[in-house]
Amino acid sequence: MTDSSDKKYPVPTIRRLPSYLRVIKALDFEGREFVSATDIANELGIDSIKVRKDLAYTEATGKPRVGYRITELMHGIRSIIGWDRNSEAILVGAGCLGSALLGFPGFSKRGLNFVAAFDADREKYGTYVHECEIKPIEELEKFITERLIEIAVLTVPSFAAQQVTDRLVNAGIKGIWNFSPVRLKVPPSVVVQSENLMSGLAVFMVRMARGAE
Amino acid sequence: MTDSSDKKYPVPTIRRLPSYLRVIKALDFEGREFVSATDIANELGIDSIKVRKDLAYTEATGKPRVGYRITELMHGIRSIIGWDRNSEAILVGAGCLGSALLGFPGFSKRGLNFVAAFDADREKYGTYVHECEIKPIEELEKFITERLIEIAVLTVPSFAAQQVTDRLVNAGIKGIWNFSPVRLKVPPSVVVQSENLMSGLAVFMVRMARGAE
DNA sequence: CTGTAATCGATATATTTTTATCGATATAAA
DNA sequence: TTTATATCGATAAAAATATATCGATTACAG
Ligand SMILES: NC(=O)c1ccc[n+]([C@@H]2O[C@H](COP(=O)([O-])OP(=O)(O)OC[C@H]3O[C@@H](n4cnc5c(N)ncnc54)[C@H](O)[C@@H]3O)[C@@H](O)[C@H]2O)c1
Ligand SMILES: NC(=O)c1ccc[n+]([C@@H]2O[C@H](COP(=O)([O-])OP(=O)(O)OC[C@H]3O[C@@H](n4cnc5c(N)ncnc54)[C@H](O)[C@@H]3O)[C@@H](O)[C@H]2O)c1
Repeated sequence: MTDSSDKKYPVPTIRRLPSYLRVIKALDFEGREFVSATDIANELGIDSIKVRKDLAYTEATGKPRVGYRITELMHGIRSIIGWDRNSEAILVGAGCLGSALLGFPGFSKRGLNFVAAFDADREKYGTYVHECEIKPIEELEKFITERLIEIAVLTVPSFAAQQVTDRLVNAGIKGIWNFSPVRLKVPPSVVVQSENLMSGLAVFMVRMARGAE
Repeated sequence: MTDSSDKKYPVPTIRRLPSYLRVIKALDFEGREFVSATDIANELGIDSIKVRKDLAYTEATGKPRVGYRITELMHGIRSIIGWDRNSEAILVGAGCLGSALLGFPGFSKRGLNFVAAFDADREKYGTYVHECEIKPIEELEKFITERLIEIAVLTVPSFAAQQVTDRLVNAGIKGIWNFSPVRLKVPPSVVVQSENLMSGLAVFMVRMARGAE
């Protein structure tokens, strides 16, 4: 129902927007008022035409010879990637990786706020990881339904991933950010975004092998 | 000088290979001897033609109606992405994320072995994170040159990333797996592979906004 | 005031990646 | 043995993405 919810943004563009935002935020901090696509491209080592095309998806409009007004551009980018809104999220699996994510301030800065974490390990119940309480997994459904949580971050071991997912979906979760290397089966209405670190490692190793010959 | 080092693999293909490997490893464990591109595609929910094209980059060759011999395919994939060889690596910045990576057994299983970690925090010197000793950052260069380390994983705060990178490059590091949201400046001979979690978050939020309208 | 250069925005081209088509082949059933 | 079918491997088409071109516009220098 909002102005821009039916637009379709290319995934590669979406993936680049956060780095543009980082660059122009730094310039804003320095007191700069305008930024050109060339400026951003140079800073990131990519093509300026690509940047300009990406920025065309925002509401921001640039002036020749000057560039885009930074405040306008920041707003435009944040609006597309949803970083101007706040969401409550829970994390399931407060182990090594889960704890790292809980402690990362970058998420709440971008509107993703962890309001609770859940784990199957009794010894963690009631403890806090970076100001987020670890609750028993038994309380998962109750918490989600009572607080109307829509987003879950999943950092449980692979063997537990699908089982936890089923419970999340059943309780009404609408989106799962999945860090386990498992293809989760969910109904079509539920969004699953999977991060697979091993893809990155694979690309890294191939590039190393090429570069080192 | 080896057989396959001058071949060029598409990055999207490389990124998919680890998930193929995971699927066929599971089948191998179940005692299966052959696997078809269709099997893998169904398991991952992607197109079988894409899988077959990807697999064509491996040395493995399939038989109509039967598929590929799993042992052959595993070897072929591992060979491309370098998971049949062992490398020693160091990690710099043993904080939240760094500690999670140090404790993740998936890396050594794929041939990436952390032999030491370095940090600027005195209190961590001499402690161990998952059997990996945290050493003073002052010893960085000495360790790299003496042990001929070529790979570094970078998990320091953003403000320290470039400075640490310069030291790594100076000491002879050939590849940096970078988890900080910073574009690292390195000589052309050094490979930098950057993981930007925020890209994933952005895509996730956009998809949520689309799906939830 | 005029010319120059940077940059936008739109359009066009090139490249990469995905998806489709099709003949060949191996297996299993008839 | 013959026939039906799943699958491979190669080639072709389509879609997505990246890069190039170009006129219009604006700031700035002369
Ligand atoms: N650690 C890393 O660097 C890393 C990197 C990439 C991917 N991953 C993936 O992230 C996931 C977690 O990795 P980790 O290293 O944090 O593992 P971990 O064992 O440290 O943490 C898993 C946590 O989940 C909890 N848990 C187990 N079963 C549960 C259940 N049914 N319900 C709720 N909680 C449960 C455990 O008690 C534990 O605290 C794994 O799937 C792993 O493959 C981890
Ligand atoms: N924690 C996450 O979930 C997460 C997610 C995405 C990206 N990142 C990025 O990963 C990096 C690390 O994040 P973190 O959460 O682990 O931070 P952290 O503060 O927990 O860890 C950073 C570590 O680096 C050490 N350090 C600082 N300066 C150093 C130097 N000059 N030399 C050596 N060591 C130094 C610190 O002592 C600390 O132990 C950051 O760039 C962050 O943006 C983290």
